[in-house]
Order: sequence, then C-alpha cells, then structure tokens
Amino acid sequence: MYVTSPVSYFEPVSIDDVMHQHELEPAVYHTSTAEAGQPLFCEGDDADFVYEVLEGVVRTSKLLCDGRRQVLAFGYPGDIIGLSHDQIYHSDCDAVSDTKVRVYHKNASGTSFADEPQLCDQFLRHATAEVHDMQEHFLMLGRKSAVEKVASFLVVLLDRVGENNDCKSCFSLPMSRSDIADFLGLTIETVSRTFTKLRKDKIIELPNPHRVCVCKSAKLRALAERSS
Amino acid sequence: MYVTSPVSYFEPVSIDDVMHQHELEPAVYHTSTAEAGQPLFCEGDDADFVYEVLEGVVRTSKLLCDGRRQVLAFGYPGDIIGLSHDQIYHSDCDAVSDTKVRVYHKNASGTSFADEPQLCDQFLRHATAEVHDMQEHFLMLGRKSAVEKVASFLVVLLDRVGENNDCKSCFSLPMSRSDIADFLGLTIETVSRTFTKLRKDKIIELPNPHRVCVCKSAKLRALAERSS
DNA sequence: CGTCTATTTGAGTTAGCTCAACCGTCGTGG
DNA sequence: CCACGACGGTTGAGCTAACTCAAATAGACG
Repeated sequence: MYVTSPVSYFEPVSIDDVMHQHELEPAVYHTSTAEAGQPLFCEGDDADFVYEVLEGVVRTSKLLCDGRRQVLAFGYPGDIIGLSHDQIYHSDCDAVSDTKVRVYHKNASGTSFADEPQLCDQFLRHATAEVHDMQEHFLMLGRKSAVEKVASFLVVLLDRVGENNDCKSCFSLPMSRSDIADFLGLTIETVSRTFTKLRKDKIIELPNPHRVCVCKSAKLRALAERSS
Repeated sequence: MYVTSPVSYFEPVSIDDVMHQHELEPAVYHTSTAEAGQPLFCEGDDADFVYEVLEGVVRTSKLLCDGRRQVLAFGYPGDIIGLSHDQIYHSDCDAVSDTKVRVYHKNASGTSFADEPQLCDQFLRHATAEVHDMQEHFLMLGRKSAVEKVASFLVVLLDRVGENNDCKSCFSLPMSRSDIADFLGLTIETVSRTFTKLRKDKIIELPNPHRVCVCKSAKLRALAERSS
C-alpha cells in the first residue's frame, strides 16, 4: 500500500492472484515499465487504467496553480495506483526510480466493477487500506512538527523496506529532498536540516543523500510515535 | 461524501437504493439517532457497522497521545462512515449536531462484500470518492496558508449546504472553532482571527459564531482556489 | 577540468503559535 | 428576577518553528 502511515495493517494481495483465480483473460492487463522521471499519468487524463507497482517507486502528486506541490503518496511494490471514482485521474503520477508496473484495463462497461465481484472486493480492500494510511498522513501533515514528520516518514520506510545490517537497518531513499519536503508539507531546507539533526544525534547515518541507516530505531520511533 | 474538498464531483447514491434494488432484507440495517456530542464509535472498536449519515453532522478524528487532535472529516447527509479494511475502526466518530444515521450490519461472513457485488461496487465508489476528497484535503493541510485553508473550508460548505438569501449564500456551522482548527491544522485563535479578517474584508458575515453568510463568493473562491 | 544539479548550511524574517485577558451567552441557584 | 460561574469565542502581545533568500559544497557527467 501507499507509504503514508507509520504502521501497516494491511497485507497486500496481488490483484493478479484474484484475476487468475477467476480465470480472467490476460488481455485485461499487461506489464509495462517506466524510467525514473517518466509520467505514468497526469491529472485530468481519462482514468483508463489501474496500476499495480511491481518494482521501483512511483510518486502521486497534486499541484496548486502557483506551483506549490503536495506529494500524496509514494507507491511501492504491491501498491495499487489510479483508482478513480469518476474515470478521471485527479493527481499526477511519475516514476521516482525505474519502475515496472502491471496495467489493468478498465472494463469496457465503464466504471462499475459489480460484474467482477472478487476484483471489486479486492479493490475495496485496497481503497479502504489507502484511506486508513491517508488518515495517518493527515495526522502527520496537520499536527506534527518537522522532526516528528521526518521521523514518521523514516519509520514507515524502515518497516516497509528496511534491511538489517548488523544492528542497523538500512534502506535507499530514491526520491529527492524536494519530493520528501512536498510529501511532508515542509521545505527542502527544513528536511535537510532535520536529516542533519538526526545524523548529529546519531539516530541515523547517511552514507549518501539517498541512503539511510537507522542506528537507534527505538529513538526514531519515539520521535515519530508521539502518535497513539 | 466527506467535506474535505473544495469541489465535489461525486453524486452520492444512497446505499438504501442499492439495498432495495437487490431486495436485501431490512434486517441488515436499521436507523438510529445520536445527540450532539455523543460518540458513534471509537478508535480500536470492532468495526461491526457501516454508517450512512441521514441528518445532522458527524466528525471523525484521531488523537495523538499528548492530546493533539486531527479532525479527519465532517460527515454530512449522504456520507458513508466507518468502512475499515481490517474490521477495526481507526478513528473516533462523534455527532457534532443531533444526528440520524442508518446503520449497516456487517455481513456475518466477515469483511468480504464479494457476495453482494452491487453493495461492494457502491462502497468502492464511496471509498474512491473519499480518497479523492482526502487528496484535496492533503493539499490544503500541507501547502495552504491559514486564509486559504479557512476559505477552502467555507467554499466546500457553501457548495454543499449553502442556501441563497438575496445575493448572499448562508449556512450553519454546527462544529466548534476547535473542531475547525483541528480539521485545518490550525489553532482556535488563528481560525477566529481569520474569520474576523474575512468579515472585516466584507467577504463574509457572521450573524453569530455558528452561522456564515458569504457575501462575495467569487473573492472567497479566489482565496481558496489558488488550487488548480 | 568545468558545468550543472542536488544538497547542505547560514542568516534573517514571518506566519502562526502560545499565553493571557476579555467578552457574550446561557444556565443555575439564591 | 438577577447575580454568578462556566464555557466558547475573540482579541492582544510577544515568541518561535519553519520559511525565505543566499551562499557554500559535493557529486555526476561530459
């Protein structure tokens, strides 16, 4: 699911499994790739496809007309992107790193999934899980300080993609500081300063700007999880 | 749908209609009332019911352990409250004003709606519409100034429940300043000051703290819709 | 080796916060 | 019937976290 929440309750089930279970023809989907920086879709486009991220990371975002941007979510493998209630995408989606996706073609009959109940139920699970994650993100955007925001962000990634290296847990940060800032509702400078602060406090290490090693995950969680 | 977005594309369809269409027994739901201030459910409770607001206004919110609160949404008639991906509510829900709700009992088989495809499809529409509205709210929480936030909030209500009184459009504001503050990620004082500013600029009138008349809706929209 | 871009760091500013006082309404009890 | 207290809302004054603008640094790439 989307990386918006400090805790993930939802166990993703590949939509592929559901499709196969019900012997839907492979014609209704195919796989595709996108290079880092390439768009998958733009706000306003007809929402003809639903995407499942297989490899890499994508970013969904919305723009204000004066250029301010809000990153809505980073999509990691297993995440479903592009569900829309009205056949139009309401955000931009771009590949952050080189990405492989599975593309589901919308059923010709339009927006209804009622004639594919298993798929519908699966999408409903994804949608409600997404709502849940977005709610955590709300709490973060609305009520947390810069340190709490950055710590929360790192904890989500830690739990989702962290790999243990002798008592440290490391992961890559494919997105730019600007992406992180626009995700957390901060400026690039504040994000950078906050990373530096966490590094100076020996809570994390930054071998390079796109790699994080968490040394004191308990302290990091304490900073993030002032949430109940 | 939830009041989170400056623009509403989704035309709510009462779940009741869907139920009747498919001749589901009335036993699977009933109506209920809640007085202002009463809880409908709490974070952590088993998510046994899904609610549809019929009359009044409800509020969903989450708390940080130190008491900071984020109001996630205000639920107006037609809105669906309480969908969960894992059978547990992840927010509190309380009645803001005296409220009438329709209560849907979860199917005994558990979380799946696959055996009620029409209902599932309808819930999926609600869920994706909710995701859409939440995305607009993200932009607001993350990237807008206090004036833009308050203006956006008023525009949503204007479009949803505004009633024309000679060239003004009026509506009631049943929630407290504190609810509004926690919805917009501001403090009570900032909300109050912003209302005062809009009043002094003759953009709105405040006959009393819980009633708003919008005099210059174009100006209000301009303040809100710096969004694209 | 120079250029370009992303990131970090520094210095000063400000929007919104905190704390405190004040106001108006409403319900209660003398 | 009026005084009083409680509560929600408004206003004021000063503070601070995060912002803006600017400069320094560091890789990446031709």
